[in-house]
Formats: sequence, structure tokens, C-alpha cells
Amino acid sequence: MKKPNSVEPAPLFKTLSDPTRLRLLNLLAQGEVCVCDLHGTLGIDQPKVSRHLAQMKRAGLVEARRNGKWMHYRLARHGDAFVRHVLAGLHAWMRQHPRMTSERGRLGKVCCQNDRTKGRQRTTS
Amino acid sequence: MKKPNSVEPAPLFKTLSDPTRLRLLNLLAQGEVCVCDLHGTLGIDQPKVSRHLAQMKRAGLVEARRNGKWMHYRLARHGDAFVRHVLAGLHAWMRQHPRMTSERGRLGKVCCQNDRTKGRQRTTS
DNA sequence: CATACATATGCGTTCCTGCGTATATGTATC
DNA sequence: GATACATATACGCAGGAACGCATATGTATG
Repeated sequence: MKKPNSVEPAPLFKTLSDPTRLRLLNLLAQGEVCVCDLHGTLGIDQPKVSRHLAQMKRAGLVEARRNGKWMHYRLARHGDAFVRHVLAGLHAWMRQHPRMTSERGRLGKVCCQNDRTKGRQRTTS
Repeated sequence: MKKPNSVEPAPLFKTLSDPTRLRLLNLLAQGEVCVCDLHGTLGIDQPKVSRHLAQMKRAGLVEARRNGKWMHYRLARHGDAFVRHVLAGLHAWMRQHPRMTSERGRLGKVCCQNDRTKGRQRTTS
């Protein structure tokens, strides 16, 4: 089912070459997040968020789940070793980057209060 | 001297998002190579090779050394851990990619016969 | 210093990408 | 089914990236 040879680095790097997409990936590292949370946390227009998510979904970097009106996005665990390697390095970088860490911290104070039964907990209980 | 925090992933990924540049990096993994060898091996127009090399030089991925009329390019050992991580993964991928391996093999049958005293040896002595 | 060669760069064009705006789709509620 | 809300997409535009071509720079050699 997997085709490890079909993964070309150039398109992957292209997908990762946009700062907005990296900020989204950074938030998604926290777990499953709905679009309105991403939109609210980063202060980015909703259509812009949607488009970038769609692009990353096409690239196989994220997966989506519908829950009522809300779409929840999460990181896809990718089958290709090279992709996993790059993403692991990226997330390590993000973990120690002040602004990225700050944005991860801001997540959870915004928007839709639907089910949080699974996944991350809100800091503001 | 180094500024590890100044390395932004997005510009790095953008630099790596072009197939031609990846093919050049692949050849440079063999050691120091002059522009005419890159040009001849890959069958890419010389101005195109020069421009991509210049871009990667600006990004700190390669370094250049002049030897008479020839410019020799080599991979730069980058100070930033994240950059090194990504490049290591990339080169590992290239090592097991048929076309990339083939192109590395073709290197050394072309162009300028200037000093090879240091660095890789030609297969065609 | 004129020539030949290796490399770099300027220029105009074409293509791609990301954006803002408006609107379409999809879902729940009344 | 009409409304409200969350999300996705269509459209036109503006900036950027890569390219082909011509030419400039830089270096050795006669």
C-alpha cells in the first residue's frame, strides 16, 4: 500500500516553505484542533487557514475529521521515513522557538467550546 | 558568531523546494565540484546552474572556492542543528534514490580536467 | 592588450503562489 | 425549510520564482 519511493522531497519542502503553514503545524502538534481555534489563535483569516490546511491535507501532512459543524485537523503520521525525519526535526525546532511556544500556549483560550473529551484539555477549565 | 535562533525553517525549505537545486546538492555530496562538471553531468544550462548555486550560497548551504578560471562548489557544514538535521535526512534519501545515485555515478566523466589532487578521484584515470 | 574560456548577472517573459473578497457548501436548530 | 454558524472554494490580482537568452565579469595565455 505504501509507496516510499514516490515521496519526492521537493514538493514536501515546498509545502513546508510557508510560514503560515508552519504556524498551523505548530498548533497541530498540540493535538486535534478545529479550524476556528487555529483561526482565532493565530489571528489569520478563516479562508486563509482553510486553504493552507487543504494544501497540507493534499500533501498528506494533516488529516481531517468532521464533528458537527466543526472540522478537526490533526497531524497525519506519515508512512515515509524521510517525511517523518523532516517533520520530527521541524517540531523539535518549534518546541524551542519562543514565538512558536507562545502561540502553542495561546491555544485553548478561544472560540468553539465543543467536545474536548478526547485530546488536549483546556487550561481555562 | 553563530546565531542558531536566526535560522528560519521556511526560507530553508523554500531553498530546498526546487528539484534542480536538489540535484546539485546531490552531486555536491560527492565532494568539491566545479560548475562545468555540474553543468555537464546534469545537462543543465550553465546560467541556470550558476543562479541556483548562487541562491544556495546565499542560503548558506554551499561554499565556493576559485581556482583559476574555475569555481569549485562544496557543501557548507552548517552551524545550525536543524539545518544539519534536514540535510542529513535529504542526503540519506538521495543515497538510496536510483536516479540520484545514477547522476552521482555519471559525475567524473565530463568537462574540465583541472587539479584533482585534493578531493574525489576521477574514475576515468 | 587581444583572445579564449569559465562563470556570473541583467532583462523580459511566463508561470506559480498566496492573498482578500465574496460566495458556495455543509450542518444543526428552530 | 428558513436561519445561523463553521468551513470550503471561486475569482481576480499582485508579488515572486524560474527560465532562456544575451551579455558582463573575471582569469589565464598568447
